Amino acid sequence: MKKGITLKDIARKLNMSVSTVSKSLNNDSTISAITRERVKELADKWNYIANESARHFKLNKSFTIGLIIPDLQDHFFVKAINGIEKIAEAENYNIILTQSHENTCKEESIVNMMIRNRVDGLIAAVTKNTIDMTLFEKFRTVGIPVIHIVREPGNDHFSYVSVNNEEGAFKATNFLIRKGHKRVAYIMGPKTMPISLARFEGYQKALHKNRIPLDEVLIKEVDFSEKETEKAMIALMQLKSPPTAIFTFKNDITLDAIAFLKKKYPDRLNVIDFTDFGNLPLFKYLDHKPVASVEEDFYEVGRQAAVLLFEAINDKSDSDLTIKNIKIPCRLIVNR
Amino acid sequence: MKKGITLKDIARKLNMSVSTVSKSLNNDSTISAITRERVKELADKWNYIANESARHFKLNKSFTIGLIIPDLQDHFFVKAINGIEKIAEAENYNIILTQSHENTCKEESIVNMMIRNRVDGLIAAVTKNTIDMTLFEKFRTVGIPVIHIVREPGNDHFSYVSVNNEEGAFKATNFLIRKGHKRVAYIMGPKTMPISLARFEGYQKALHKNRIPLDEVLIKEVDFSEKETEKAMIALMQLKSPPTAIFTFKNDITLDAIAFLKKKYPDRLNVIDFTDFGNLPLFKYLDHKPVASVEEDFYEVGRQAAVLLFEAINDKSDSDLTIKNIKIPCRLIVNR
DNA sequence: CTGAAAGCGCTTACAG
DNA sequence: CTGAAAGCGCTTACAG
Repeated sequence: MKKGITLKDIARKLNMSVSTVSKSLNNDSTISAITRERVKELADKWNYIANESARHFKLNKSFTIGLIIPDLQDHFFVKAINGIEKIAEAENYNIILTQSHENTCKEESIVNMMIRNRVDGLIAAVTKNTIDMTLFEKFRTVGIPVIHIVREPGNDHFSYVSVNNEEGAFKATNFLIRKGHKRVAYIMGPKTMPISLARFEGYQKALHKNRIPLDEVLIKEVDFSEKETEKAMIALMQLKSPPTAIFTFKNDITLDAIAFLKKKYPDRLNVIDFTDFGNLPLFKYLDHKPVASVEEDFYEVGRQAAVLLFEAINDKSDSDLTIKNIKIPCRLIVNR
Repeated sequence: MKKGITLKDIARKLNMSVSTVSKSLNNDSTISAITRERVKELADKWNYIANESARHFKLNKSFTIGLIIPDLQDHFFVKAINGIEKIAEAENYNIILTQSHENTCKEESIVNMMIRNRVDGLIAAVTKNTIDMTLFEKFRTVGIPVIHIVREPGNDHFSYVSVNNEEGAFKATNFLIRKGHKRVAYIMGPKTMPISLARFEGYQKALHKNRIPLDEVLIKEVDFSEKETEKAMIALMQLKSPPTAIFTFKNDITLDAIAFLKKKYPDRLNVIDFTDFGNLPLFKYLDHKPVASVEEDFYEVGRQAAVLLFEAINDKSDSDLTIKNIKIPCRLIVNR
């Protein structure tokens, strides 16, 4: 890279000290207006571009926050990113955005890279398989604040922002019951996912509130593959008293379940009502879809996580920060 | 941020010079094995984490490339990102990923930020409205290489990697003609988009090769909004000789066009064949879809752009780099 | 094989 | 109001 203009070059040309030039460009009040003008004029003329990396180094701040996302293809992560971006921009911070691709090794190398590069803070959604949190504890050791989003960290040493899964599941289940359904199944995600359990909680509360006993045979666990969902659907439909409504963990499952009905039980297609989490953009083009979906406000998740992070970054005191756990409310969107 | 361990701390403790410590950790061959071991041992014990930003500053390289994307919600950009990531990772480079949100002001501030932060290279897909390229010329002035992807830059001062739009359009149109269609419409994107014209080129070539005269009334221009597409469809369907097949600029248009037929011309729904660009993940759940779609390999676009970029970054010679223009071939995917 | 020294481009407390 | 000086944490050409 060609060498750029430096403060020194400007100072030499103007017969001033580097300090004066630096102060002029930073609008330091101790500099006379005339000097400031002369400096700025030449800087302009010479297209001086400050070397931020030198400045960061000197100030021992990178003005950069790290962001680890499992996969950018999941559009809800992108919404969270946008929320984070909004705040970071206002704080004049850069974001170094990375994907772990659900790979814990990659996650580890990213975390180390972030520390080596001395990011001022980190926001992370861990991989599906992350259980060991020592990786992130490292950040605390060196004094870099960390906020987790969407995916729950394995312990309560970290602040965590996500949507209110339990509340959403309650609304989705309650909606089906209010519609008159008594046999409401739940096709859940892996029990290893804390979110999956939180939604199960909400499902149970809705049943309980409406005095419907929990029937274990109506609970199915899947891994999100089409095959597993089909297996769950076969089992449900072969019950002597099959469900008349199904609440699923997320859109993708609903779509596979509906595709299954279309193929094997076309007569039930317009009878069984679905609700779920998510709100896919292509929904309007589908002929068969859930009657209602829980919409998660991931933009707000990202925004609030960033707010928390900057509170920590800008906190001058040396005291450890209080761990916060924020749950953004969910809305139930009824599809016509 | 708490102060971390530095080379100096280690040097002091071991009664060595900072140079020796630095060289030991960098496996410099002039250092004796025993010294190297002692240094590494203490570094390990003390959890020494090198300060990359100091190193970057010293070496006058950021080991970071900038990436400007209009919008992460567009999944094809994410594929390009993954291709870029692959190469950057191999080169041990970080990526600073930003979104312009199709806003030229934001684009400008990002570009300036990138220069101030002295990225070693830049890959950019410009906004829909970017016509002024002086912004990017700036990079050349300071010697930072730039590669454009997906969205064509306004002039030929920049290397550019994208898919072969003309070829894709040719295949999509030719497929319809081979299927027996003689009246093939083209619903194109804005004529201001170079890509739109490239596809028009391919459409025309396919007609020409099959000795079908171009009929201007079958060409419609839309801005991707549902309303515009409806208007185009109304005009097409009211022709005395309406099209029997339609090639559209992209999936989104096809979906709106099909939705229109479903509503207004249900009898034509299964008669009119569509082809287009794109390959939406939800396609399998749709009842009505294009008969074939041009699949664009954006991963490869990103990968090759990154390869070009690193050629430029690692090029020691001072000579200006040759401008390259790479077009990745497209495949036509036939939907059953 | 090891170390002293210079320097990357800035900022800032301090002296004048 | 301006400037000399120190220093952020590293790397590297050079001397010994």
